[in-house]
Amino acid sequence: MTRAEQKERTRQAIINAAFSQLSAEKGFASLSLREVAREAGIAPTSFYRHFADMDELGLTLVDEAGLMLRQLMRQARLRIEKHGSVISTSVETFMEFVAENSNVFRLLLRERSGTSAAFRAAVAREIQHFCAELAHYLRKQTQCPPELAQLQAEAMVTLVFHTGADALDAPREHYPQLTRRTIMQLRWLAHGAASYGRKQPD
Amino acid sequence: MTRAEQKERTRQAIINAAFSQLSAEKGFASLSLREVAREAGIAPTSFYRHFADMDELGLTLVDEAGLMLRQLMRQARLRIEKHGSVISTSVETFMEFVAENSNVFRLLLRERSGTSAAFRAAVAREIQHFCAELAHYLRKQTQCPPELAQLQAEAMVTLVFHTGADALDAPREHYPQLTRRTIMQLRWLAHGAASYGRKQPD
DNA sequence: TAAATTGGCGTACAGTTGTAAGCTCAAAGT
DNA sequence: ACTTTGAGCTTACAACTGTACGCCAATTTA
Repeated sequence: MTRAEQKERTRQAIINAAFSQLSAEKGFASLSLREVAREAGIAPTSFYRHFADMDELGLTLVDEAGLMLRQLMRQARLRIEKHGSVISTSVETFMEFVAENSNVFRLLLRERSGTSAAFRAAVAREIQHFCAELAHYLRKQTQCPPELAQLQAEAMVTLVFHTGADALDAPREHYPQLTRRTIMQLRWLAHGAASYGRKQPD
Repeated sequence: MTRAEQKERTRQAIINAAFSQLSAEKGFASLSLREVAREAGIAPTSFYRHFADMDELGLTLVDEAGLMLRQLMRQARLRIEKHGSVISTSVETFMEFVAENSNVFRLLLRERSGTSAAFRAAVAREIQHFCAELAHYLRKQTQCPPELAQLQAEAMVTLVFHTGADALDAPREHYPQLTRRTIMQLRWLAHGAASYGRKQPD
């Protein structure tokens, strides 16, 4: 099995090379097959032994990023069970993720509105997990109808993601304020949705 | 003045060419100077008589887009004064804008999280106008402290923009639903902010 | 009217890109 | 032990990129 092992190793080398070349100034679209191959330590044409396309690589990266997001969710769930407060714990956990994996988050952020419909769809799917998970919590906590919880979760995730985007361009010392502001926004949302739901359960 | 007139004319030709080449599949980053020049009907090297850089062109496009946004705001203001409901009128007006100027909106959307810090800053500035304007209305209507109105306005604009992004990938017949859902989210936000502001005017 | 300015053009060059064709050679399969 | 497979390489090519340089011709200025 040394054969398949080696293959997997260089495949990872390609993926890592791609991730490492992403930055604030360089998006996936401006990566070149040759550069990636160079950093991965293989000949340009060898790239094709692993991916048919740069696009295929890109989708792999998005998948990988989605995986990390789901790990993040698991971590948040644990923290919530211990610490209690859903909103603030979630936001804080998310901000840590952005701080420590800015390249990964940037990828998601950019490809969400990028030029490839397939990429956009892939990112949307990953984010959908987030929303569903959050909606689950909300329904458990507020006992509101599922559709309402879903809509509320989407709004919350939108706000949190947007704050993450801001964070990418902000110095680290602004993070606490960004976090506080976002928590406030989410509380408004929760509060408003709860009382609206009570008044008109339409 | 026929001289400066001609110059302005081809300058506009370049700008129009650039806008027309933007699409769902092609972002500004993947425009080439040569292609733009070709469509504008000039030689590649003549491009430099008008812009030092593709970046300079890009910033011009963002400015132009910002201008259209501000016209949109003016239109929304008029409609609100006539029709009353701030939230639904604003969202509806915005959705019309997205539908009729999708390329322009896409530009803003993409460059907001694009690879150029200057572009990101330019887009952020344009959106800031939006928020300030909305905050003004909110303060007038709810008489809450300025900082609170600002935060609320930012949340609202974030949600509306995000819906606009969704609209770009959705068939036209989904627009009414997108609009309805967004209005709901904004009402929650307004409601929650109002009652939170009453309880703890911190 | 003469001189200066300048928008636009053509040519040219060096660099980079994706990828096709064919080779090597070690591992895997028989 | 022999054959097949396949990851990786080298070479090669055609397409395209941005832009430097110098010329032209028409408008503007003096």
